[in-house]
Amino acid sequence: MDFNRLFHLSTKTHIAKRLHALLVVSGEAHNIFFSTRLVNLYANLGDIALSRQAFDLIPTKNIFSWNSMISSFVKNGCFQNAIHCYYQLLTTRVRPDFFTFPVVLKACGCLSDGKKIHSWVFKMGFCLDLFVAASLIHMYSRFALVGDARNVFDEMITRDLGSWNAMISGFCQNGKAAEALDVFREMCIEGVKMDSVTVSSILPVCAPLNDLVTGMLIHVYVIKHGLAFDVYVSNALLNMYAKFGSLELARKVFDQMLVRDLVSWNSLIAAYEQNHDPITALGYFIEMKQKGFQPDVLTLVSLASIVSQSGNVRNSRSVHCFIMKRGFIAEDIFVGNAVVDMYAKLGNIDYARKVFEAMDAKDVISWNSLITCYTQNSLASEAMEIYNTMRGREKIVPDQGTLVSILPAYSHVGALQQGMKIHGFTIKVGLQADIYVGTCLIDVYAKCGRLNDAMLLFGHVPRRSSVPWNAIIAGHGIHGHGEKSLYLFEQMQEEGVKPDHVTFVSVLSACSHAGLVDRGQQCFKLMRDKYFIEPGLKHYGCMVDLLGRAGQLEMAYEFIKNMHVRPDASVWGALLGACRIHGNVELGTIVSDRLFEVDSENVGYYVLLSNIYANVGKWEGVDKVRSLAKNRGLKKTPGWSSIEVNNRVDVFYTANRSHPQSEAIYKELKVLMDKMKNIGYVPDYSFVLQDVEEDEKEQILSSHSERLAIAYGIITTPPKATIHIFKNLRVCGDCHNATKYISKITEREIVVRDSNRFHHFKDGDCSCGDYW
DNA sequence: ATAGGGTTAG
Repeated sequence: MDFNRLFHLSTKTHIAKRLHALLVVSGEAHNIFFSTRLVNLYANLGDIALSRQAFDLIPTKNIFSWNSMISSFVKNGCFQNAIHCYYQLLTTRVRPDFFTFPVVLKACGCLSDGKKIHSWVFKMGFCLDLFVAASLIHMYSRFALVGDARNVFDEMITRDLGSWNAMISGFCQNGKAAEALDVFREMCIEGVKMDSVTVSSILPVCAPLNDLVTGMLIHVYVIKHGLAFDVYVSNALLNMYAKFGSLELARKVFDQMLVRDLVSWNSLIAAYEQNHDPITALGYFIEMKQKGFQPDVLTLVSLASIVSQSGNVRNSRSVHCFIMKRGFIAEDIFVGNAVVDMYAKLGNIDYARKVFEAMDAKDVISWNSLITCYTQNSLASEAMEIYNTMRGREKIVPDQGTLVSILPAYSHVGALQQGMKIHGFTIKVGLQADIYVGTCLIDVYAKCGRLNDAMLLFGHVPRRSSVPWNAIIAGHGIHGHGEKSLYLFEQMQEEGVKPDHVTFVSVLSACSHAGLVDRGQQCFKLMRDKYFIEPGLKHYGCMVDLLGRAGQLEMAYEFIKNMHVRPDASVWGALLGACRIHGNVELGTIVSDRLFEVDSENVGYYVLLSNIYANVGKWEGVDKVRSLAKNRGLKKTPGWSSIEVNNRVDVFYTANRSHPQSEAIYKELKVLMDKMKNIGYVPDYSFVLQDVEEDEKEQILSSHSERLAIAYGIITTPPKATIHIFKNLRVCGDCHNATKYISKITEREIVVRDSNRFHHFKDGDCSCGDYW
């Protein structure tokens, strides 16, 4: 009986079992050669239980048997068992050898017992063995101990290709691209030729180093030496081209592959997904499934992003189900985070929250994703709440992404003191020079009325990218310092920083707030002629606002008619606002018709129109708007105002009575109202759309959120202290007027930042005059 | 009969 031949033919578990039985029958089961081969055979077929059984039945085990058992465990991912088996071996009289250590070290690399083994290996003097040394280098690298890895590498007397590869990949996988290339060059100098393993380790660092040339030279080498047939090599090439955005080349590499695996498909799908082509990516996903490949976690991460990019809410649900069915959300943090992010981008906050809650393990990115979900959907209080909960978790340390996600929430509600705390934190953890964190802080300071501090910070942030410039230009803009914005814009160009579309939004709105009509028009022209940026809706909105505020209503109207994209509600809304300022009823009526075509649900626009009619005494117009508003199911964006007192941000919603100091607030408002009326305040009821009696209208006006916040400020801060208020919508015209009176009565400066700009109230007047 | 170094992510 030729058992060797039978071993060779056993390609399925049931055949292996027959062979096993045959060995028992023919009395060969105790033969140490055959029984050890059985251990390996079962392991290679993926049946670790049978492999172990076969091992246990070996009466006197030699080092071959032990090595086979340990490596069987490792091959099947049972690292703990492998190490346990190794310790068992140490209790016997059999001694481990050169073959034992590489496998054990591999198991250690996947667990956490590295140091211990290291000292042991050195004691035994086995380190001189090439295979052991390579395993050690690899293991240290896995624990991010590249220094130790390098020491082992340097102490080696002879090196083979495997040693070089282990060191290079060790550096690559720890993000030490430059060091990796150094070792690589050293290897070339010593005349060692790279193989497919070298190539697939080194290719992934080309993109982070922004070195496409090296990547392409390696590609040439690959073709010349026939390495392209290796899946690892081709996959690495595909990924490299994808990271450089060269989709055609990535696609070409994929097309020329003879064998493709799951990684190839995942890489191709991710390539298109990350270069913002979700449609093509989805096509490849479908093709991949048709070819019989089962998607894994990485496929699903891309898929989630594909769905959110294409904005398809229905698909998002089926992706969610698909992932849930396989239990991936609980198991895999990456997938869970990707799904949270998907729902966040689709604006489905409840689902994002639910998925977040359902995750077994959460890391910083999970928290960041949820915080971003809230900030991007303008829910600052919720974002702050989540951030505070996160800070309560010991194991989670905020990173750059956390700060970038929470700071906009602070800007949004004017939480200056909270923002300053983060500023301190950035200095502590060495993030003060980060462009993105720095820019968010500039925005916080600017939006909290601290322009000087914003400028100071701007001086310390690297400014070779447009990002911090955009923030500081916009910061001056909302304070009405248009000239300063334009000056910074000039300076930016002089320093050779290229403005982007965000820059122009900042510049144009700065011009419109400061009434710089000519300069604004020049900038608009510059944007297209010099920088070849096609204006978007926001740029058009700024221009309409700019012309409209300046009284050029017809010109603004013409401007809209000549737009290259369909005007949205904000563009028409800007013109309607201008009609109100300049009391143009005829154009206002026309504009409102067009406006309600694109957005008939926003109650603010009805208020604006009713206002236009009321100002010229056209009461039938007011009635018409009122019934129009009543007949349509209006979506009312809840108005809120916030104020920060003693490190705490309080948010007031209109007519809210749930605040602990509610009673005192309403009492204060009553007192104020009487005093205001005595010195000439008359409520303007055209800001109330509800069809109710006059005294009730007065009640509605004086429970607007901005007044609640101001009253709260008055009763909680020392006399004559400046009050800072933040409102999410535009300040109501009647409240604007009332605040002037309040500033006079209380002898306080009141600073109100609304969705549009800053209003400084002082001594019965406002910095913006009667604009609101 | 047994051994090292490789490609994809939020």
